[in-house]
Amino acid sequence: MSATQKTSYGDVKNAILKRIHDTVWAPGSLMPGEVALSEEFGCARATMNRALRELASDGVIERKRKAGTRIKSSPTRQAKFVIPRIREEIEATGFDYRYALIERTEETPPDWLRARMGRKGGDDVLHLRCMHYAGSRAFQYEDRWINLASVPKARVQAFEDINPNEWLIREVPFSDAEVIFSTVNADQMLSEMLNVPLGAALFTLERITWFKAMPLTYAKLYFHAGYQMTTRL
Amino acid sequence: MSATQKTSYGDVKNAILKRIHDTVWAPGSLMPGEVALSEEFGCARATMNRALRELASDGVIERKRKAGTRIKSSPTRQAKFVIPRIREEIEATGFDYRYALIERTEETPPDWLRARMGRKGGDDVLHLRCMHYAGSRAFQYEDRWINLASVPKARVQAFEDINPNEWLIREVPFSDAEVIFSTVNADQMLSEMLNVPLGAALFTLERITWFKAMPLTYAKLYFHAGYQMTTRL
DNA sequence: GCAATTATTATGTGCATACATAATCATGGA
DNA sequence: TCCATGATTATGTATGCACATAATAATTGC
Repeated sequence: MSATQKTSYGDVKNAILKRIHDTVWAPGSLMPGEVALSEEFGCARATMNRALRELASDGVIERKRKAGTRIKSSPTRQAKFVIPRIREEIEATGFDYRYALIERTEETPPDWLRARMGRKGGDDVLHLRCMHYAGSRAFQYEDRWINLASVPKARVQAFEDINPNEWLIREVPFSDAEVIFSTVNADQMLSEMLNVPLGAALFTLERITWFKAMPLTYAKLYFHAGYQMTTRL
Repeated sequence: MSATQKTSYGDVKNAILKRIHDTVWAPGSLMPGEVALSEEFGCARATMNRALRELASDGVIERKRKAGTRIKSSPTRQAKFVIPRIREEIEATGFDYRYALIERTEETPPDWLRARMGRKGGDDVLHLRCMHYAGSRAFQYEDRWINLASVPKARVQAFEDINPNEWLIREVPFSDAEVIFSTVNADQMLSEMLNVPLGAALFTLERITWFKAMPLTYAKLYFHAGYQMTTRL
């Protein structure tokens, strides 16, 4: 049997990417229409349409009715970061993942937390402090608050054998989440927990999760010194 | 005229998202096949296919031939960060953007840079040090190296009135880029440049850019203290 | 000459059909 | 019992056709 019977939308995508790459079509310039291209490549317009549609959603080209399709001059600088679950992230490096609960208390939420979670009421929250280790090395310190009004099941969960994130993912569906990356200098507690010098620059990730406008949980994660996030565009 | 004549793939997507949201189909469970769904929703299989295909690429569901389509139990936590150009980022906050070149030298690349850019040759590089201000406040310090072998035009560019990034975007097409986020404690130079205490935790962004395996430029950006990146999933 | 209207055109979407492909399931023989 | 083989089936892709929609170009009326 012959290798490729028909021109697939994937082939078309690659061919077009190559042309852009080779500046056969200059950035910002208009490229031929769907009909012309489908004739040239020997495929149906639907096939060409799919190829171009995907290229557009990849941010490589820009399409407008009647106006036509043009090569993007400055591609959308959109970095996609995968935020892996910590167990997978650690085990992927070959280390054993270990989790330890440090403290578990029920509290009335402090003002800053109420502000962060956008909630008026004085609902009780479950406050968890925990550590995540990669082998014998401290990897991450986690400060976690869970809204007991929206996640009552958490009240009877010890969180000694399962980390809050894994438990929440399994038990509670969420609809929206906000993620904030920032940095902080290690204070006394963090420096002891993460075994880093006092004042070391640490990566932090805050995450607030809702289900239909109902705040579920707020987490602030402090990574070990030297942690970095990488991505390609 | 009636509002919606036919069920569009967008309507189907929303309806299905709602079902997942309302846990009509539990996470991890199998949902009906394309044919059944298209009958239920009153559309062609092609339409249903497109809806499901897009939901899959959004990371909401997982599809496998013969095995069927199932709701992802742990949705791909993919955060998309837009990396805006600094001028736009600053002007969006209402401040004036100001750029200043500190130093411009031609050098032979240090070893670490050669390693980073994955290049053997002893090609000369243009080394630029510059500052970006938001109004009167220091916003970002930039350490930039440009490979003169691949970007010879940079040799005759003063970079006094235009910042390296804007110039490069306009003049040089690129194919790939790698982005690394990390943190660093402010040293003497950074503390003076960014007007922050010595040792302050700073956000840094490194970026390496290629055109067809040919390294173009390496940049390390140091943000002012308190800088943070936010996104929603 | 200028503004409002109409024609044209490129992309956007929907549909029915056909065949391809990858997993799974059922079957039969050693 | 177990493994190889083929049947089954859900998704994947290609195609031709029709009509919708938005934006531009051409035309008309004043």
